[in-house]
Amino acid sequence: MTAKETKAAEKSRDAEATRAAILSAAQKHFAASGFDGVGVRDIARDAGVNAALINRYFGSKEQLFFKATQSEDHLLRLTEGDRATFGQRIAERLATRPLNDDQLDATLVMIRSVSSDVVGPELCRRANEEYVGKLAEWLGGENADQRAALIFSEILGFDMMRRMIGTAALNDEKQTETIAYLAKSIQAYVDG
Amino acid sequence: MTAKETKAAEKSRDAEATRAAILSAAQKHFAASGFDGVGVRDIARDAGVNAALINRYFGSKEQLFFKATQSEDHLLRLTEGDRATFGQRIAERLATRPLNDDQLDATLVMIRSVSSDVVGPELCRRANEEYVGKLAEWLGGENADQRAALIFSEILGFDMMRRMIGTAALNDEKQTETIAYLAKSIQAYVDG
DNA sequence: GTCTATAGAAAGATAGAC
DNA sequence: GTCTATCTTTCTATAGAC
Repeated sequence: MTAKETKAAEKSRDAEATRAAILSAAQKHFAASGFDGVGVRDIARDAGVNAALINRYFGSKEQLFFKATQSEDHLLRLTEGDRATFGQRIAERLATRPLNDDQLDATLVMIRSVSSDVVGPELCRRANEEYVGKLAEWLGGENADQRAALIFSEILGFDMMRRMIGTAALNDEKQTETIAYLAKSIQAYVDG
Repeated sequence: MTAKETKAAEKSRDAEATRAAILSAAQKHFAASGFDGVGVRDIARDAGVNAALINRYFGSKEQLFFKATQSEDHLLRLTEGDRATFGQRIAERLATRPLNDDQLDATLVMIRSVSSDVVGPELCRRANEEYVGKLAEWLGGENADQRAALIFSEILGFDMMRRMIGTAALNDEKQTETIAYLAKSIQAYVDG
């Protein structure tokens, strides 16, 4: 880890490091608490910078949110592999994600901020256009839009049960069985 | 509709009617905006009563929340019918629920308030013990806890996509096909 | 580039008049 | 039984000193 990546680079008057520290802390807190559940003071404290700098660098809490949550690490990456094992790959990924939600995570961000009056509408637009739409395109065939929507339903629902509600059955020693069930269910939507 | 059920009974100094009006407005607002997303002033205004009466009658916003969200209208009622068509019944129910979320609804309440520091933990306990646990008991067989958790995943995920994210594919003319897909998927978990 | 100080709004809760 | 008035805290955002 370079010096620029530590907290706010030890108050070194490095604008780049300050921006990065704020973004990193924002990703963590927005994923963990949602847009309305965290204050700019919390983010600033965690980044080791002054709260006023958030508005100085990003304009507003809302603009920070959208900067912090635009990720390229999509689950859609998994569509690049073999079609016949898509269900298995995504189920493995979902069931083995770290429970500790202290990093950027599109699923957690979505679930925890979708109810916000401020950022909810844009998050919904993003989910429908950039996720469901693209998955439907990849799926093809009959009722592709419905099947894509149902696949995302399973993804969101599973993540919510496992990481937010903390259902024990999804985090015990029967992980292999759980993955098998989920994989089969998702693969059924892929196959049409 | 009796006089007692109108707003706050026209300021008629009827404690029973006032309580009922607050509870009704609270159910609507907590389902629509979540615990943190609504203020006691909003609820009081909608109930046609003074905001101070909420604490007078219920002690606190938190206590009002739990009074307002303890419902007996469980989805688990659907376990009373034929086991072989459980998936179909629940899929029909989920896909045809009113989009307008202005009434008590355990699913919306859960999704919208699970992230709250105040009521989230109790909601999670309730979900795991009163919902997943009981469904697992009804399911029986191998990996019943896992299968029950996965069924609730589908329920929560579907409701979130359809009513909160507003995915068009789940609300268009292809409702019959959507129900068929979802029913098959849930039934697979029931059958084990 | 970073800080203090503060404006301005909104929240939950309560005391006490009527 | 219901109301007004207010205490206290917390929030985003900004002006201006350093």
